[in-house]
Amino acid sequence: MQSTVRDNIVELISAGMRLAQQAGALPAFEIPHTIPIAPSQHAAHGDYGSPVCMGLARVLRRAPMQIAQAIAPHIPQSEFVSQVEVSPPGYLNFTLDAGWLAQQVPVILAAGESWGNLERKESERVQVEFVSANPTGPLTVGAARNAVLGDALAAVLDAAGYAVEREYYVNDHGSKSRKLAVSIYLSYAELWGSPVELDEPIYPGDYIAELAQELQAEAGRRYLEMERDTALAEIMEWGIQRVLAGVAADLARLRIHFDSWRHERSFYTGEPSLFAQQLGRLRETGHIVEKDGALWFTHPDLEKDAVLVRSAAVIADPESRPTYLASDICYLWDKLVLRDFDRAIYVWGADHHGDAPRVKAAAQALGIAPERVEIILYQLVTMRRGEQALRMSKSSGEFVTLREVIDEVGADSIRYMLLTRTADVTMDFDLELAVEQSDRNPVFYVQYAHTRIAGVLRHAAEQGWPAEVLGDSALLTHPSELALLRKMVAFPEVIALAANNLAPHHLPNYASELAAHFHAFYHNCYIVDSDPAAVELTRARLMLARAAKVVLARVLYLMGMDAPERM
RNA sequence: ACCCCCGUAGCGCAAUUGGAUAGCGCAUCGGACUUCUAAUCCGGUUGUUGUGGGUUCAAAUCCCACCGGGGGUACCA
Repeated sequence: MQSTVRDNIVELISAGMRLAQQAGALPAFEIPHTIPIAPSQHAAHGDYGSPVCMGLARVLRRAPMQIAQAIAPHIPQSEFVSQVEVSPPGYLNFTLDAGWLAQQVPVILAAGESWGNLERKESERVQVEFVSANPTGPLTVGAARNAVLGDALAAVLDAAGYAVEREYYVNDHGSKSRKLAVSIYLSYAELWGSPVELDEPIYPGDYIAELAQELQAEAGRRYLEMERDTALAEIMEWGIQRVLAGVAADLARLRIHFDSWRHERSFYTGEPSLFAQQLGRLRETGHIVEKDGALWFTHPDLEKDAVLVRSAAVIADPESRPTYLASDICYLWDKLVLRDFDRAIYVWGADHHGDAPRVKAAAQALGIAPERVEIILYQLVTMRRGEQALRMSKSSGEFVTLREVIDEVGADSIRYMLLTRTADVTMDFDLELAVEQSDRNPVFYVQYAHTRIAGVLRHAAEQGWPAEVLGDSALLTHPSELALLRKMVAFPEVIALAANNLAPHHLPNYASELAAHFHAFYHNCYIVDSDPAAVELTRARLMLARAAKVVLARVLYLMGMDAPERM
């Protein structure tokens, strides 16, 4: 449980401002509630710098430089900051104390798997809902970015102290489920040599035939002998279960596991159903209009009304009349009122961006604060194998499954590659490049750092060093050691950064920097030295290596990647 | 037509969310293996942040207009 260095420095600054005022060095002013601070980009500026005095210049009617000079002497002494400097045009620069940095080695080792975790937030229950692909077939590669983003987001929020639940929303209500059932049924009937004519749309993929074969093996001729609607209802149930089992298995290969699976269908069962209740609520608050035989959701924030229940003239089957929005509204209530999550995070592809305002408006209409609904929109990925683009649409019947791609390039590469860019940029994922085991593949660079430490520790063990070697970390004074330490100590901040901005791409960026600092340390500082005079230094460096391994393993874990002992 | 995302070094991307001299990888050029894995390291080269205005002490970041690329605008699911 760490507070971040950054936060601690912010505390120092506000204490400095308070004390400077008390001492009369500055006129009275209100201390800003947020104090800007960022890691310095140049060594000459120390480790952290704050431009807060620039913003104060106007209110205090003084030059930023003067304000900084008035505050700096009043900034309290602390064990982790060795130097506070003022630099033009008015920055406050902080240098971390080298001794304190070295002392963080045993701290990190003691924290182990909890290193980087932030203080538990009281009553901040967060749900991350992701993937949520229609249960009408295997996951396609199209689901990959969603899966990876959502899972890393959940992991990072968990580390940031939130109580996180991962949820998969199962769209099992309406015509697509029927379509799945019909598809399986027809294929199944054909297997028995008694083809059925049914004028309904079906899914064309090969997986339908496979499901039909399974059904044949499990149920024999049973479904041919019963009434068609009953058969279809049962097959639907069976098919969805079967597809979801496959989805879960595929996701498990990506090391993704859901805490709960919420079925859309449950919103329409019970008396009164959740849907009926929400409809009533919206009607009372004047958000429902009836037009052309359909029910529409209306809200001042929306450019136009959105259909909630389609008219009988357009959709014959009553079960298929409610739209996605109708279910989304039930789901909002389910998440944020019935289950009382503080925040609901949705992970959506950019192709659904148009739905965001409707869901937000619906939340408002239901009396749910819209800030509690957070929608991560990520841009789409085009997958290709060299020159060839991969299909990812289920309705075409020809598509590349997520499973194939996982088998081809491995879960680690997929996760790292898809995580490394901000959700805002479109991506081009080349499988040929992802499997390439070369310098062009950053995945190995990071994992190799971990492996390399494991190798050093094995070597040390062979030389007779105990596995849990302890020593005096104060001996760590080499620039490469300190640079590595700075990176390691920054880890809690990276978690805060990624969690606060719902931006997991900071993880791989950090991982790669951390690995780079380890590799440099490895080259510049020989770790296991057989010289008797270097015994103490060897102990200290082995400690540092172990601690670096802890941090690497942590960041790899948050990304859902393996931290290999050997490669 | 409207809405959303993107445009940063030859290429792919960062930039703690409005802060200092815009960073990293690949590519490229030159170095480093008798010692813990060279899947590594060290050094060099690389920029009018798409264009034009504006706001600000301070803009890649915010606002306006335009240009280019992607996505979206059904009583489809």
